[in-house]
Amino acid sequence: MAATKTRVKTPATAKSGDGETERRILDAARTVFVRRGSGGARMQEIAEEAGVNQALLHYYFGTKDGLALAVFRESAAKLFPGILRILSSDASIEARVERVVHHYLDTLRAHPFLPGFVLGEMNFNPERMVALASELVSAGVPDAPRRALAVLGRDLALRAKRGDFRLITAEQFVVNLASLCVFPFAARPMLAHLIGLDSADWERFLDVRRADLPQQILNTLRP
Amino acid sequence: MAATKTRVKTPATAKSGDGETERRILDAARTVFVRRGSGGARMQEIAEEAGVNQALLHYYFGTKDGLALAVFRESAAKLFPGILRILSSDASIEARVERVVHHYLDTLRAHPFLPGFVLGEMNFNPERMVALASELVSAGVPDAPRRALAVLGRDLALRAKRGDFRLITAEQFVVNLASLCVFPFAARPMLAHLIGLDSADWERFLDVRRADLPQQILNTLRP
DNA sequence: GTCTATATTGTGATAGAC
DNA sequence: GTCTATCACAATATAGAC
Repeated sequence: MAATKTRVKTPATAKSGDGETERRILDAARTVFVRRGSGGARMQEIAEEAGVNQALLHYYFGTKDGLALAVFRESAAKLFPGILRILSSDASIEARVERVVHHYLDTLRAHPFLPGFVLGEMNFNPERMVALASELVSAGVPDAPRRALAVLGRDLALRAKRGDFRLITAEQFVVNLASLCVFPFAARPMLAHLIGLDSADWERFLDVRRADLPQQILNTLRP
Repeated sequence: MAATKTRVKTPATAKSGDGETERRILDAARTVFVRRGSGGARMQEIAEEAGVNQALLHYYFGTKDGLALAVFRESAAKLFPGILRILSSDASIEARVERVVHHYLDTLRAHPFLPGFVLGEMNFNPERMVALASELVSAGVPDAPRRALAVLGRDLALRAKRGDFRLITAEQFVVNLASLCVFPFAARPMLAHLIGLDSADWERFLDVRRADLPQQILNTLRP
């Protein structure tokens, strides 16, 4: 333990007053939770990462689980609402697919470890998913997922009737979309190790993917 | 704590002698690790699940980490070697794709929580991935992943030159394949919650997927 | 091989000074 | 708001009887 600890303890001017300390703690918590999972994370490590004392974490967030929940909500808020908005927009299917791919890949490139963390949390702490639901409604539309699926399903069926597309349910299609965009990030440690990608290779891999995936996904729909 | 405990403590004939107790412990460990992640799992819970004393876990596996490693190796062995063999076989691309999809979906239907566990472990305990490598070589071919990619890449390039397929790297294609097969299982808790699938819905979802995915994936390749 | 203690940390959480 | 000190117990691990 005791990672290299090259942290810069903020200007030494304590007594923040504004919500700055809380923010720093939340950021540190995200870093540590994402790295170790909420089961493997240690309050002490988060405190060090934030440059504050461990007692302060409890002052702001009560319990470890409260902190974990806050981090999870923030993470989920980064992943879901944008996609749902795009999927239920009134652009053409073709445009929606391209926008989803670009939005996902750009967001995840900026936060590459989110998928692993969120998937891990949902598998190992399924009770945390109730937070997800409330996160989605507070982000705007209530019952957004079902609504987005309905819109998409209607549009897909319409285009299928016209002979443009092969028939596919909205559920299968959305899962395909999410799979192709998200899985590579969740599996990155494995991929990097198995097919030997260093981080430059990885960036190139993502560039290619961003360019090619939209058309490949649309091909999926061809009759 | 204290799960309902409807376990059947093996015929009361203790002093197994053969490797039966070790097997029971390993199975129990898999159950608990897969459910909680190796960070959230407790030795006590594993012992209860196996119907033995906690000290016995240490007798057989030394430390918690040793036990976790054993479980991870066994899990990885279920996921990887089969796919690699199919991918580097000399069947047509079309046949290989269908066989991979069916093999993956059938295997994962039998072990639906493996992907979440393996992905979680690799994200939160990356050091465990060295075990993966040695697991793969001991499973047969050394450097199997790179070898399979090379074979596949050659075949894809050949068919592209003939005009059958659009050009795609083996890396991108394998990631597409794995994404579409594995991600739905890793994301099942989320999907079930977000789009409201009960377990009957889920089984139907998988049936449709098993039937449609091969052609959709091949479409991906169309020029 | 399997068990019952028990040792020994580790770790979340609180009290209370400043 | 932030810290130091400490509590209470959870959890891994070991000793040693049977």
